[in-house]
Amino acid sequence: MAGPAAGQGRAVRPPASSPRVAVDAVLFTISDDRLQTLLVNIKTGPFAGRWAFPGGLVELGESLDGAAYRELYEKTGVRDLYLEQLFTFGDAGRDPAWHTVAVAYFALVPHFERGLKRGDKYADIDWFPVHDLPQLAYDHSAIAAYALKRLQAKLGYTNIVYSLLPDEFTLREIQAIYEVILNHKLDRRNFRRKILALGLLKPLPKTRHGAHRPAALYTFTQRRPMNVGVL
Amino acid sequence: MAGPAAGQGRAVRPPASSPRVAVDAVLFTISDDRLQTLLVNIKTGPFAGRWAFPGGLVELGESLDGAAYRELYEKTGVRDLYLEQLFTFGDAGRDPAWHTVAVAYFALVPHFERGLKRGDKYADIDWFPVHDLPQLAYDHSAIAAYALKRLQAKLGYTNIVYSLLPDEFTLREIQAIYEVILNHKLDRRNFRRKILALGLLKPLPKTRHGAHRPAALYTFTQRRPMNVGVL
DNA sequence: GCAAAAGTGTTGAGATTACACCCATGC
DNA sequence: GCATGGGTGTAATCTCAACACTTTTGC
Repeated sequence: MAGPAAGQGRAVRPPASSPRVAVDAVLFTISDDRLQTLLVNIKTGPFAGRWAFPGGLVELGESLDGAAYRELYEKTGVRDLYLEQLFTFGDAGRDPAWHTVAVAYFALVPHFERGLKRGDKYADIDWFPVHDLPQLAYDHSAIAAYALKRLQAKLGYTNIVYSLLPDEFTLREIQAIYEVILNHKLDRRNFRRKILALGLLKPLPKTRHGAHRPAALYTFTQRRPMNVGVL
Repeated sequence: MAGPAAGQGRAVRPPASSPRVAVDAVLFTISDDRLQTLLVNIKTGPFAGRWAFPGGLVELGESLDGAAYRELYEKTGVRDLYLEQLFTFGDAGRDPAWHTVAVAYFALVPHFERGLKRGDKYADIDWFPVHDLPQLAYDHSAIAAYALKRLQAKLGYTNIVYSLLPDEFTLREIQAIYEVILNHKLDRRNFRRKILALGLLKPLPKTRHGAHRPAALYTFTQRRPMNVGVL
């Protein structure tokens, strides 16, 4: 990490003649039938005790994407995630300690159990349901709103759902993700037709058994971002 | 990567421990039936003589939008333009002088004659057709491509054309803008029906006279960004 | 056998596309 | 009066949403 105060509370830094640069990442996952995001609890500074998205200063020579990856890897240990630059927030007042331009990212991972490391930078780290977030530090509420909006929009014209799903899944499970994120019900039959028509799913010769008729399992033929008309 | 190399090129700034922040603005206009962008000619440093989008470092305490406005106002004298944050480019190598994170903007103005000020920062300033740009400095070719893509997409689902048009215009003139930017012909009659169905245009009791039958003049009822299904 | 979820098909409304035709003006 | 672009209408096609029915399992 660069400097003594990298990240935590965005504390004091020797005066410079220009704003500094940080990345903040909104990591989404689906868990417990809800859309959740990863938050860290700030240890020191004006926002001590408040929750915020994980982030930190960009080091000299480091790419923005690289910095976002690094931050998330340090916290979660996850390397394989969908990561996309969201928006850059740069108002002078957003960080009381020093004018900090934050390049916000949004990221997606399939749900995983445990593995969160709070490090010594933060007091705590945990998942929170998007529709029931605590009061956030900095302007992170605005970032949260923006990230959710982007996620909802991208579900409609890309195949990024794949990054929220395990290798094998049923059609019902994809649909559940759409419904949770978009926050409204979809017609089972129309959804099925649409998603299959894209040709991105391969049926597996297996089924998932539950309380009733077993459902066919599918897998993605390609796990890379593509623009397709889903909705 | 983090290290020396402060002195050379346009770096007029003492070594710091982190990247610096700049804004670059891609200003589009329609002129001579072509989509054009404003470029400045760089005076000194490793890219001396090359063309680039106008931009500059963000001052401490200044907002990003504010910095972009300021840059464009200094060059063009225009205050009323459509301005939107595009993407942030931050690879370490993009500026050989010092790691510089550039927040790129894209902006739209109706065509205006003259008023460009090169200031003493640049050797020259001029409009260039987007489909015939010179070799650009930094990673500005990537920025140009990204900006064009965004502009083309936004034409389809927003009303931002208004920012490229004067107060009064004919339907043919709007259509011409769409055709030039999207780079393909549209059906005159279908376009007409679609654009009128949006209810954003008000017919004026005037006509524009040319070589043939005069065309009705229209004006926008509202000149602010909105999401609407144009195409 | 029955409840519940999986899987398949159909139909009507509305949007989109591809046109043909008349109208008004300058020359 | 005629060439040229402006203005209006319409039929065929496609897409999308709403819905009914059959199938397969666990209990």
